[in-house]
Amino acid sequence: MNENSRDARRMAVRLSADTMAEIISFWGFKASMGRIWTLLYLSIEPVSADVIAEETELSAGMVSMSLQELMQWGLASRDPLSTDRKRRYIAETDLWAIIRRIVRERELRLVGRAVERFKKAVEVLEEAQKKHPDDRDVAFMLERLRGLQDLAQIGYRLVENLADLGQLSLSPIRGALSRLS
Amino acid sequence: MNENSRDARRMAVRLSADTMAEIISFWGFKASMGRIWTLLYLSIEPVSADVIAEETELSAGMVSMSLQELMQWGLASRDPLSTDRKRRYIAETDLWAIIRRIVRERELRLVGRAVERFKKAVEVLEEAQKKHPDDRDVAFMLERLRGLQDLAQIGYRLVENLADLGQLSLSPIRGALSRLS
DNA sequence: CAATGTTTTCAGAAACGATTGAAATCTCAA
DNA sequence: TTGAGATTTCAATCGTTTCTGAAAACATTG
Repeated sequence: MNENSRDARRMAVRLSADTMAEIISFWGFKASMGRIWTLLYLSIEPVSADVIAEETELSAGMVSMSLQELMQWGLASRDPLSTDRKRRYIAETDLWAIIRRIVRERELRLVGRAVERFKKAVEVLEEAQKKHPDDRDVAFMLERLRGLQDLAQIGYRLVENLADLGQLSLSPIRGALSRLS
Repeated sequence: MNENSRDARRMAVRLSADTMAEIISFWGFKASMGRIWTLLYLSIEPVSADVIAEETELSAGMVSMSLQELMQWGLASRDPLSTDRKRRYIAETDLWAIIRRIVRERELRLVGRAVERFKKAVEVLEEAQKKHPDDRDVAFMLERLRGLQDLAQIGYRLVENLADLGQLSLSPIRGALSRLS
């Protein structure tokens, strides 16, 4: 009968790509980036843009833009070997490195800005407290605000540690992640 | 001069509410929920819907819907004391409990579904491998797919542990969080 | 340096989620 | 029980983000 395995592979790619798309878009990336990365990750050979477009049912334009964004995040790269006219792409497989970079460049920035702004809000209120030392509303708000500030700082340190490979008993995870490539 | 502290408080609330809105919408909640929760959290007295609408510049409808969603997540509740015609609302302050609940009810579901679906994809391919035992593409894809499955499972356990108060040296964090209320 | 095929860019279309506004419903004090 | 105010609901609107399609730019080969 000699039918080949294409259909099963297509099915498996579609299932995983959709799953990955959901996870990745929860983390604020575009779903199409997740789909494309997954396709690359599951392909034994580098894949060209037109094949990506066909398999993911995205337009050539979207594929081009998504690939660039994936490459900017270090999640994919051009296959240096393919000397062909067509460019072919491969997925970055070191997931631990990926996670680390994303956490550092995005979450850390986000939380860092939050820390700054809570600090600013505290300052505003402290200023007001000088003028109105007995204002209960101000005192209460200041106390709560300091709480939020602490929380943001804890979050920052947590993310920072995660980014710098973590303290927090993450080594078994790292091991498992590195086994993935 | 006897001017009061309203302006400074408004300013501080706005700053913090915007900050919180940004963080919370990164986590997939609506920004307006973050604003409202922050206003409640920083107010010494329970706050009525019309005041919320005024301070946050949201419509009455949005305030109503957001409050319901906040209450569904246990992030706010009606003030049981106010016997007034107007209902007044207060913020849940036990941030650790909040985080735990959200992680358990949302992230755990999300990651759990991912685990299921990767498993399904692996099954599809294993089926194909029976028919085509020597297909290199299938073998390769299956290997990678198992990697993703492992990753999802690690993620699941991580989230699960976090939800059940964590193992992972989280106790200092918990302490700090509990000091916030 | 053409000719051909590939990739990028970008204006606008489509899809999606958040928000409004107003009608419907509910609540409670009189 | 009724009326006035408070709250909820939901269709329509608004704003954002994603995506397409086609033109422009680019690269490779003869």
